[in-house]
Amino acid sequence: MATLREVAELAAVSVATASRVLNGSDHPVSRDVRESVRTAAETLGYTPSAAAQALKQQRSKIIGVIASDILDPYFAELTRGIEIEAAKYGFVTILANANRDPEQERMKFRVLREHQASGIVFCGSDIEGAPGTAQLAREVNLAVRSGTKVVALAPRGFDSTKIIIDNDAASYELTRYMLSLGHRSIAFIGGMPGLTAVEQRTVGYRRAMYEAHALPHVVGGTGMRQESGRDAMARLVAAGQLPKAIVCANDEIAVGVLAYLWTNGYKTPNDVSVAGIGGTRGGAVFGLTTMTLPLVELGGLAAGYIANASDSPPVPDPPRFELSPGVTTAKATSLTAAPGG
Amino acid sequence: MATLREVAELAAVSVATASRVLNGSDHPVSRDVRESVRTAAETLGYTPSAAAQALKQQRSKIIGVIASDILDPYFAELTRGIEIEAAKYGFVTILANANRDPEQERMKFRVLREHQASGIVFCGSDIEGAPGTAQLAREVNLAVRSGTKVVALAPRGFDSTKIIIDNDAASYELTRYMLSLGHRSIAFIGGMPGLTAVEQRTVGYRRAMYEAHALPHVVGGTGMRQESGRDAMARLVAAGQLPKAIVCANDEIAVGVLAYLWTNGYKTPNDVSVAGIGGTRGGAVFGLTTMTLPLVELGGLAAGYIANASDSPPVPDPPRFELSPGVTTAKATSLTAAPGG
DNA sequence: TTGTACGCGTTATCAC
DNA sequence: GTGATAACGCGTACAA
Repeated sequence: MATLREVAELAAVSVATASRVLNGSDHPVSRDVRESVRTAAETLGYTPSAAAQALKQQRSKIIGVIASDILDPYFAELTRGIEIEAAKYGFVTILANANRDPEQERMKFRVLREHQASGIVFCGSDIEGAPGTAQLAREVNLAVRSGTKVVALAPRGFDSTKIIIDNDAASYELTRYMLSLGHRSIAFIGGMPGLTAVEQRTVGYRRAMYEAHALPHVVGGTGMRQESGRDAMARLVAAGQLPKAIVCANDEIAVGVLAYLWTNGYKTPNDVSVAGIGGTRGGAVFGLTTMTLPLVELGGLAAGYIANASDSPPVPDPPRFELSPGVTTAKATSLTAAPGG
Repeated sequence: MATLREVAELAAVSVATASRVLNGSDHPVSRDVRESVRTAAETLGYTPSAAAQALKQQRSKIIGVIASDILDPYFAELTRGIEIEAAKYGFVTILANANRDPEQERMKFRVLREHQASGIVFCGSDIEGAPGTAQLAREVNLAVRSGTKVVALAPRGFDSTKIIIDNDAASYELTRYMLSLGHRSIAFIGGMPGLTAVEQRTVGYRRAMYEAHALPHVVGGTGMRQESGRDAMARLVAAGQLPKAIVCANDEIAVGVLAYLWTNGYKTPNDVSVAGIGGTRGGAVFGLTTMTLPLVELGGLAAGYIANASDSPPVPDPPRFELSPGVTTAKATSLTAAPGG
């Protein structure tokens, strides 16, 4: 690893001059000196030390990302959005998996701070009641007050900048869509208990059902993964409660539901209509009806806020979502008409 | 951000003593001094500066990860394995997406080096013939010679440490399995042209088919994603070439194949048997038959090698893969028997 | 057992 | 236009 000093020696100039040439300083340097420093750096394969720069400037070009589950496309998209935007500013992202555990989040948060991350992004939402949540909140609040930029891309109980979609409304509108198709028997598969984002989506579903005078049926789950959806369906069927339509808390669950249905001889959308929330790549190939969330943009906004030195207000208007009708949902009448006619 | 100096002042000791207490130095420090330093650090919310530490020790606790596509579960698993193992050593992973572009890989590699990463892991394989591959190789070789630890988790043309599975053998054995089920009409959907890993898997498939005196049919694709599998199937069917069994270059493609089949009225495994390679979470919920690769372990090995100061030989015996029979494959006879009997 | 002092690679402030 | 030089926060000889 060649250092600036070595470059300067080779170019027969001072480190100051070398520094001025090699980083975009506006300090004037003569053409020929500029050139010789450049070639010296080139021949030595000079690479600036980010550590030294960070130490000097009290600010590293690092964005910390705390994801709940990198295997979940939802977080993968978010992470990708952050990374792409960060790269535009010469920033780099440190990725930390927290496995939906507040205690792990706290540890990772601490490590990220040690690395002088310019900002830290929490991708997942709170888990209400989980041990360690309060402790985490206290620590984050402390960090925020001491100047660390913290962004939450999901509902969180601490005092960070928040860039979040309206989970309630997204779920509400999706349920309304199902209702507009003529369905009345619509179940909601809710995934992980305690997840704030899920709670909000449940509320939206309930409200839509209530307004339509339809009976809500919320199926508690054990997770946000594909298996969770499959297992929930298995239980539903075992209990003889197969609904005509299903709204899932996320796309992964929805894919699991589809997997169960298809491998058990059911047809979509003829037998059951299925929809998810997220609009991730996982559901796309199946033509899953879903509420598409601007995940990449969300991540990009967070990264942009952190990378820009501006301490100014970061939040633009609330990110919009959009219904993406697929082939897994259909009008309720299309089925009842068939046997009748 | 409290500094060591501030902690030392509050505890009324020298920075040297404070340092000795706060990092696990084996230098002897008296009990009470130890205690006062600890409490001082606690009250000040002291966080060591990773930048300063890295600068001082010429070695940061950072592992750089260059992934081809973080949205692909294959790389997500790898990344996760790296992160988990790295965390055990107090290391952190900087994630960089390269979008399967050698030019981007080179840029990211450079940035990772600037951050004094202790090691850099390439998750994806080479793309033969892509512009920039040679340039990347040269740069990596230079870095390796200058001491940077570089690990490739897939076949690569540069001189790095390599921890890779035998793609040829994995594909060969999977194809043998298909043959053992009585299939003769087995197609291979190959995904991305030029990807070395895919080439090797193609070779394994061809060898197994050749040995069985069966006619190989390799379908070139346009990518490694689910859509790629779906599109390849569409083309196959449009050409009236629907095979009885399909080996896919990875699980994602296989899921896409399943999606096509199911949404077009075909049954698996009755009409077509489908298998993938990878054993990622994406195929699990569908009961996809696949060659399970130890992706998390692979990542862990890379991280362990880098995190351990040992410059010694890192490579254990070649990582094994394992056939995971699912419900998407069945004996060829079970179908031909039905109409005949 | 504790303290002093130097240097890691860089940027920035001054003087020339 | 250019060059010394002082920090940034930390670890660690070396001294005491």
